Amino acid sequence: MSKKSLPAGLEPPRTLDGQLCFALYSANLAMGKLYRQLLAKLDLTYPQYLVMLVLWEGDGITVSELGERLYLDSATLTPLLKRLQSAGLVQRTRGTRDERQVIVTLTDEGRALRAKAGHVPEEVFCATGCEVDELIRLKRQLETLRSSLIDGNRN
Amino acid sequence: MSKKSLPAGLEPPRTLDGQLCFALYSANLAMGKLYRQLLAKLDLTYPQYLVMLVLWEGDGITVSELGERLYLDSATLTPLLKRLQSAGLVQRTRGTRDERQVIVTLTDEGRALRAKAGHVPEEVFCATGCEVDELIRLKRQLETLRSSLIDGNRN
DNA sequence: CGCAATTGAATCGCTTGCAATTGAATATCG
DNA sequence: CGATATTCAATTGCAAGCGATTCAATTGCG
Repeated sequence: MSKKSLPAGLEPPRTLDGQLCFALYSANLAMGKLYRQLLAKLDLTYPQYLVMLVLWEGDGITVSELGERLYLDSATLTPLLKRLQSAGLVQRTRGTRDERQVIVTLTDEGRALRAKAGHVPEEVFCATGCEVDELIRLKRQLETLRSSLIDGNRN
Repeated sequence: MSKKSLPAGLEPPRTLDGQLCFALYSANLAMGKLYRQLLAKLDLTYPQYLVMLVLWEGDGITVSELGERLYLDSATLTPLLKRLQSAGLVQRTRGTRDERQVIVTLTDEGRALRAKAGHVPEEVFCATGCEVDELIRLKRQLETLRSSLIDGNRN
């Protein structure tokens, strides 16, 4: 539990534009708007797309497991999964071994959507206007930041 | 309008963990949770805190100007500002020169809150566990990314 | 001037995101 | 075995966030 402090004489910024967090917040909003356009053809929202990404990697997992991957809990996932089910993309079935669990499975339609979504990552990459190396570095930094924030929160 | 393409042989990642966007999304969620704790004492949400930051820099601005600073529109800001008004932190008055505009002003209570919020940036800095240089670089990269995404979207 | 186009804010409907609670199934421990 | 604790998902209530629309005020143009 490292307790960091500011280098002497250095003030953390008190203005909007000085804050990392606002850059993070507003970049995320901008990313959300881009995805909204790209995913409109697929009738998916960005969080729904994330769920599909996880399921395409391997379905038949529980709501909890989905939540661990996405850092979301059942209050967010349950309604979202119901919407994906209404759209005919996933199936939700109670587990047989443990009846508390709900197993999420792809339908044929859900599996088929994968092909249609194949072009999305490249379109996003183009919109970033960044070099691959830069994006990889940025990704790693954000993952490190995420870890620190989650650990620190778990005081 | 530079049309970028991938270096030959390099595929954009199709898995969740490979994607920058998810790192951005999940880091932003983690940041939101941290702020929720820090701001609970002040009875502010993070977007409300952002609005207050802008107003502390200089109040008496319109809803549109607030939106330009924060990349938000009136559909988000109007209800948020009404809540800040209910909390006694801001005042909303129709402009005299142009009756379409709504001018947002701090109340004495709103101005007083600034002192209570003074420790927030340092607490956030500590929670990041990062060096100052690193945060500054990260901030700049996110701002560049934000610009590209917004420009690209405005096609 | 007078009317169409534009602009600023508000409103509506929908989807997140989360703290807090609930209810049911399972695990644990005496 | 049986009571208690824990765990999983669902539910509730609230605050964003945004596309689309609406309404009034203003601008612009003939």
